[in-house]
Amino acid sequence: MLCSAANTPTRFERDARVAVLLPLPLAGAYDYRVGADAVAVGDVVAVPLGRREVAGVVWGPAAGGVEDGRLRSIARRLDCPPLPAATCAFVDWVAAYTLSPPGAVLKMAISVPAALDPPRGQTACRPAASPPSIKMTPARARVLDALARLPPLGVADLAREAGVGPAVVRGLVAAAALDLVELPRPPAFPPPDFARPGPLLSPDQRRAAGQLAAALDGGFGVTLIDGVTGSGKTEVYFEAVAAALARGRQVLVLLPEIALSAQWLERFAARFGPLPALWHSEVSDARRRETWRAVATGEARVVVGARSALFLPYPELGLIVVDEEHDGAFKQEEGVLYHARDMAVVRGMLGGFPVVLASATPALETLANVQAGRYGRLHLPDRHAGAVLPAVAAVDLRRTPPPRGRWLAPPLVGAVEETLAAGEQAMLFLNRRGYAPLTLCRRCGFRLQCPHCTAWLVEHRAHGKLVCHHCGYRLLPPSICPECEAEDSFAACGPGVERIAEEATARFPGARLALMASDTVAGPEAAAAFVRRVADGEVDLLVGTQILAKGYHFPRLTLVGVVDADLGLDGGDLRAAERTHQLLSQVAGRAGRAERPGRVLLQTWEPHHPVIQALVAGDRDAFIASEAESRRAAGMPPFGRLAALIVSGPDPAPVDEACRRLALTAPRAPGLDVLGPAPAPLALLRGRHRRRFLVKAVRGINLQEMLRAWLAQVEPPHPVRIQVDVDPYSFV
DNA sequence: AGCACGCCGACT
DNA sequence: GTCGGCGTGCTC
Repeated sequence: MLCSAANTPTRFERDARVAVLLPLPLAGAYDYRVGADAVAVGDVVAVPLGRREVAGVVWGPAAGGVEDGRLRSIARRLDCPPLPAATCAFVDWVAAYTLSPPGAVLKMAISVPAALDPPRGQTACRPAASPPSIKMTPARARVLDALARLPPLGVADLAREAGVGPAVVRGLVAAAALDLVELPRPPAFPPPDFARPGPLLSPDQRRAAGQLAAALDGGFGVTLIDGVTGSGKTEVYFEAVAAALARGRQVLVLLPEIALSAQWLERFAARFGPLPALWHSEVSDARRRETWRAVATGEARVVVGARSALFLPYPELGLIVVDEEHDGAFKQEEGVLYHARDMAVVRGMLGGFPVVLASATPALETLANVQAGRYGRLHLPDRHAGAVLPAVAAVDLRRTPPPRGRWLAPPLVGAVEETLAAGEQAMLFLNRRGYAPLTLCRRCGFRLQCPHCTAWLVEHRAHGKLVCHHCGYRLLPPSICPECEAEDSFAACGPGVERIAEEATARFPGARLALMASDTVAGPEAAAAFVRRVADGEVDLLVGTQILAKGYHFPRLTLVGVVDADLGLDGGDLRAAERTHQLLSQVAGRAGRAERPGRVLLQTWEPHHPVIQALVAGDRDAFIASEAESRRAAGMPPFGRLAALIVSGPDPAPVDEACRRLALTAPRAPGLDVLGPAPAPLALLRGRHRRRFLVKAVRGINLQEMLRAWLAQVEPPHPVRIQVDVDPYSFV
């Protein structure tokens, strides 16, 4: 199923048999006969399928095995740039690695069907070359007069300019006094100006930028920019972006939660002038279509996007930057399960160009690759422009607990008061949306649970609803307990950010408070406005979830209080400690980014936990080393490989039956462990009962081949699904 | 993914 | 008696 293997033809004439990959979750490509249009590998074609017509991509010579009678002909070749060979190879690679149907991966690459047809250019009116004699009226004269002094305009625009109704213009067109011409579309993606002088870099930054730019000449290679928060990593990789652009290559920058990075875009515009092409879920359909095509034609030189931007059809891609490479948002958890950071490395390998990873808290996997010599590393140990890293201290909740029913301990309250009194900004961080994570009946102890998931309903006072954070189920708070029928007996248990905001409002009455969580800021504009208000000093006290941890620069913020530093440490997740360390480091990094030094207070019940100790000591490397050691001892990633099988269905019995059969046929080999089946951590999710197998393998075992052989033996009964997650990230 | 076919409940 | 619900299966 290779897109273009050596010695196989890549061009096919009429009546030849070719494989066409369709953007559907089918087992493989379908064979078709070449019609009137000759086609080449990578060409986008329309083919008949059943009683409809779908777009697909010519993938190579036909696999055979389909009798002539069933073979149908390609309807036509679409007027669309072909899918680049590297993109085709990438689709195959990702499909094989993730055990997904190749068509499901192709669907991500041709995700905008409308883009496969050429854009309809704007039609404009211009005076006829040989104007016929027509009945002249004052309105008609105004139109002709307007056109004499203006460039060709669309009907509506021309009518407005001439101060007449559109019917007048249409009448002139009908009378052949005006010609309709197709206007060439103005470039929607002006090229970034890479020749503009960049900002003044520190010696560290300059050295790192020079090394990155040099790496661009060496073909494929991966470099980690490992720099503390505020060290200016972005400016460093901007130099690599400029160098790649100067070489005539396209550049992709992957960001987590792109929609919320208005500050990043401002920095890009400051460095390069025009904005890059944006690719994320909030981009409108029309804009997606335009962008897909601009990438395919090479018009768009820089794309900034979320993980799905990896699959765009870049003909000249020459650099990928993965910023905040440690971020869990790079793992796609639905459909094709892939990790965008790892697949970016694969894309670089297939395209023969360098990949840059950047983070202040690199993933353990990435650091292990550096240690093994597979990745290079550029270190930025200091903050830019003389700013110093914040001082981190633990607040021991066992010794100085908050009063009953409150969540801010006296030391943190005092620190906030001092900060506000000094005219500086403070942030209270709690990674938990809503008002309270659990609601229970004071009389009988009944807990409000989601009917579709193994999860409590979270109270959101802002919307006056109880919400399931896994499936979105909503419930109006009941006034009568469904269990004991007590009236108004429900009590909120534990804090969410809304409750912290409530407490802070009462505690710091003079402070102008702002709450930020993914459900309180609706969309990118709201987020940008929020950030601007904070940066402009219109806010004294910020309260928010991890959305606040992401790369923002708030120069006046000098205190960060983490309300519950232990949150996320339990749960037995492989990455719990690593993730908590990363998140808290990132939040801590919001403090003291300008001339005033920052401080960070971590409220904890376990001040001696290695994660808390590492944060207080500022010793990331020691923490990573000990974390790596325990993973190595357990044979866990990155020292061993992991795959999860999630078996799910609406009824538990058939799910268990499928699990029994999987257990019976489970592969046995040295260096291979199959654990399970066990109820998945969310045993019920969106109305599906879930069981999980974990496959642990030493490096060197062909995990995919083994999984394929195993799954080939078990055909689950219909509503039951087996989902394979190679390199699972989250264990929920 | 669509779009059929197919087999059971409420209606003109 | 039909209209239509969505379970199941196929599409080169």
